[in-house]
Amino acid sequence: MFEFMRIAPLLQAPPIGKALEVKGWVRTRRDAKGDFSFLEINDGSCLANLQVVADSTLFNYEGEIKRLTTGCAVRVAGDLVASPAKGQAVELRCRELTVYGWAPAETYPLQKKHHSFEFLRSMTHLRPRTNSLAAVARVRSALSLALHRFFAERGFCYVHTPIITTNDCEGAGEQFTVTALDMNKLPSRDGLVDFSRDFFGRQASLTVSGQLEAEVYALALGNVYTFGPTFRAENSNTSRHLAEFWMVEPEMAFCDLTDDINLAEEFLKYLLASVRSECGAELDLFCKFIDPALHDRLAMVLDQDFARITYTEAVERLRKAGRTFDFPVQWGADLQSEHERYLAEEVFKRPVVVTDYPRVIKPFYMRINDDNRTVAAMDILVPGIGEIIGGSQREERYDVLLARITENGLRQADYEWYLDLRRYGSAPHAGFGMGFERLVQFATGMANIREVIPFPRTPGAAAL
RNA sequence: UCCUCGGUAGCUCAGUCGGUAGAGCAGGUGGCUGUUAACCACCUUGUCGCUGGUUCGAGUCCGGCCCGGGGAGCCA
Repeated sequence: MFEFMRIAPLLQAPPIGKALEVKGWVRTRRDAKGDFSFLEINDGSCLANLQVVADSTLFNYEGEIKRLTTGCAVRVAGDLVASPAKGQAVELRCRELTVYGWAPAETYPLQKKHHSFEFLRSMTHLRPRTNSLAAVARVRSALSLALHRFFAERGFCYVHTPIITTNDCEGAGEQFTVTALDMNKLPSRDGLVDFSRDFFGRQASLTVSGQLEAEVYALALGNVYTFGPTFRAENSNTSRHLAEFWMVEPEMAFCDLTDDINLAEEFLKYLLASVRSECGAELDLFCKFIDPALHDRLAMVLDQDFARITYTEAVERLRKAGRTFDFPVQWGADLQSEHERYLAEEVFKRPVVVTDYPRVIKPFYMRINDDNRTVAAMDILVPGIGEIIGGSQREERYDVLLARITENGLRQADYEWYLDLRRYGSAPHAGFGMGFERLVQFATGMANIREVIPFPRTPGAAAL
């Protein structure tokens, strides 16, 4: 007799006059005169609550309804009517209310008030019940779906690269070791742990990037992308780093650096435009309470072309900046955060693509340019976040790649499979990587990356 | 890892010159109102992060430690 509806579609096209049923959590209760009460119900389908009017003729009005507090789970059935008062277009006139679960106000930590994100972080299991964290979750989901749509529309194949990898990444970032050995009785040989007796017969770790494996599939399927968790064991304590985060990595065969940059720019614009059209209420919330400049920053990305300069030009720009930086600017040194911010926020005031970095500061797989001292690399810097995308054209020439592996002190034996890709049917190819949480940060204005992933893992913290 | 700021009621915070802790919200009681983070009155709530020291007396000053925020570095 009552038709169940989620609140999002209910509010979008209110079926006034219908007998409806909603299920959700009480956000607030306001009593009027002792005759009736207003309840605000949120079911997570959208930011907005549904106002319920429950009066004293209900059999459980005194016994249950007047005891409802923030957080209680309920089912409400009644008639949807136009609201006579300001503040909401419709309201549900309650005929039945069932309590699924109480949330005693004396102990339930969430109140009908502002809480600091730091406080909410101490309860990762309850924080998605707040407006802001639920809004972040919806934006994150919308961005994920938009990302798949973007690549699907362009004929990309979604490839699941491994989480556990045996890529030997000497000289690279710290990795988490994956082992099934008894940590209290480690087998050893020559004073070192003998990983030949471990599960995989060799040392394995959690992936720090799916790129090298993505290249395998790009050189078979043409255009591919990966999207999955990535792990770094660095002792990084910042608002932009996580030990476990999600990375998007497209990889395209028959593609050069310019194609790569064009795709990256199109990609960012597509994703942010999707959020703007699908999550308007959430963005308004962020703009109001989190970051007043949010709408302007999104427009800044969406409404203009990205600036494009070479690393060498960037260094000149910084030298002529007429200001001193904490870190000196010199050709051959990597750009510091302060340099990147200056370029994006003050010089161009929009996203900037910096290309052709010195080969000495970039990894072995990036393609050497004709000048022999730079590589076909690109970083996209956005105001507020800094580097959001890093990519390159990959070295497709066997001899050059082999020389770079050697010059970086890597063992050729570990990269024979990677060299095979150049030995047989090699082709120009390029790709980029984007830290997904950085994008969610940019799209929501959230200052700390720990608020844009459901269960953040950082040094010393892995709750749940 | 370094620099810096902080830790006071369930939450957000104030606490002056060292003199024995209090405001809003939350919670409780009563009142009022088609209410909108409702409102009004009254009531309850403290290991002042831990530890040692200075002092007649420490939330306040000094040392050590723990935890957190921000910034930087690290960062396939």
